[in-house]
Amino acid sequence: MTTAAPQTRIQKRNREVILNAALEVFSTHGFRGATLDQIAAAAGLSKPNLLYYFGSKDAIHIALLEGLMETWLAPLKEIDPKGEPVEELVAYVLHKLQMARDFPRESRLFANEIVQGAPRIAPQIDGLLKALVDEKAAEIARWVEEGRLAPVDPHHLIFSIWATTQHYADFDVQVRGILRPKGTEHFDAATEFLAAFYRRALTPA
Amino acid sequence: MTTAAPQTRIQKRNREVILNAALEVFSTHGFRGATLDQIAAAAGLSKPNLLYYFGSKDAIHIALLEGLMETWLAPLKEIDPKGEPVEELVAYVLHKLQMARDFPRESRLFANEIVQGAPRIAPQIDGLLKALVDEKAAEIARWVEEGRLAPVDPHHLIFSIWATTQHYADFDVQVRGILRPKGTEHFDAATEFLAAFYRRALTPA
DNA sequence: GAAGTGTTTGACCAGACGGTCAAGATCACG
DNA sequence: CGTGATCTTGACCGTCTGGTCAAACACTTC
Repeated sequence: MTTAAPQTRIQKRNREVILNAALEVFSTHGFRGATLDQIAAAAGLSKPNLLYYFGSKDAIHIALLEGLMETWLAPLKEIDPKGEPVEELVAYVLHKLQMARDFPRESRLFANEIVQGAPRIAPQIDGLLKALVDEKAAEIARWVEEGRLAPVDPHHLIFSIWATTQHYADFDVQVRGILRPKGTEHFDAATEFLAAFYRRALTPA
Repeated sequence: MTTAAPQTRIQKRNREVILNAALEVFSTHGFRGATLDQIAAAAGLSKPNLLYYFGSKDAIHIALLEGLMETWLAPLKEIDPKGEPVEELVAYVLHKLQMARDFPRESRLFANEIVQGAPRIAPQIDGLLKALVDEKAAEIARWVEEGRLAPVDPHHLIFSIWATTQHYADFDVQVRGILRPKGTEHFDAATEFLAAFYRRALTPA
């Protein structure tokens, strides 16, 4: 799959610079909308130099997605089946919301890819992602059976959490167009809203 | 703005055919990813013929977005400030979910546009959309004041409804990769989940 | 400081893409 | 059925874009 880790310090530095520039460009224009010239300019390198480090436009995109997938799913793994159900889930919601605020580019990169049918990461979704989600869904189902959580479909619960939190990154312009915040203050209101909302909906009767 | 309505029956038919084909192509590839050749092929017309009806690729895209915006927002207008708060909102959620199932292309078209910064419809968001949302948010706020709805931030409530419902259209491949439904059965579970979820979260204590 | 490896780039290419144009086909209507 | 307006298309154009290549440059090691 991925080629062996970069060896020289120059390689390491430039690969990082390129991936960062590519994240910026891909996330705002989509794969097809991004050009190598844009990425090269953002990275401060020449186009042929880009292609010296990554063989093709595709290779950059794939490297980005693969490198980010794990980071992106990490919070889900941290849900502790031994913890208090409602608080574990609310904490997960808030963690995801924080990521939407702090890493909107990463969120939009995935959004772009998935909206267009995930042509490049479908395998990862059907494999790694499905396995992890199914596992966590089973843990949540157990909580429901034990009566420690309001009765909910675990899969759809997870989808709703992804949707409500990533919305603030993916649909940022729309949210901003409506709320007109100066900076990221609206994330405070979102935090409060989502915490209260999920706590109400998940606390067993 | 838009040129006068089509006159001849051929014009009417072909404009419709083109917009339908363009919806298909733009929604799956994004603006930049779509080509006039693809749209022409999908419409069963030659490329120059496309450009006879719509002067440019941009014109097709804009015509689509403008034509769809109203349909897309219609359900929000139907929330009746004189109705029963919780049921009005739950009905809105289910209506939006139904649209995600029946018109996923329209949803993805907007998603594509907004994720990439809404370069072509920012004005509409800042104008028409903001006005309507603010109006409806005020009505919801009134319900909260009257104690007929659990205390929630109306704007963020609306965002959450958009997010949770459109998720099933925009992130369709991801949902399908995880749930592996044969057709659209999973929308039944989603309906049940969202109805119960919003009812629990919105019913005043 | 020579030699070999790793890095950078200007010039270039082939294909794709949005758009034009002039000529031909078809339609509406008196 | 003739004639003007509407509709359709093959051929073509300029630009953009992903990618190549050979030559130049830099860095490390002995």
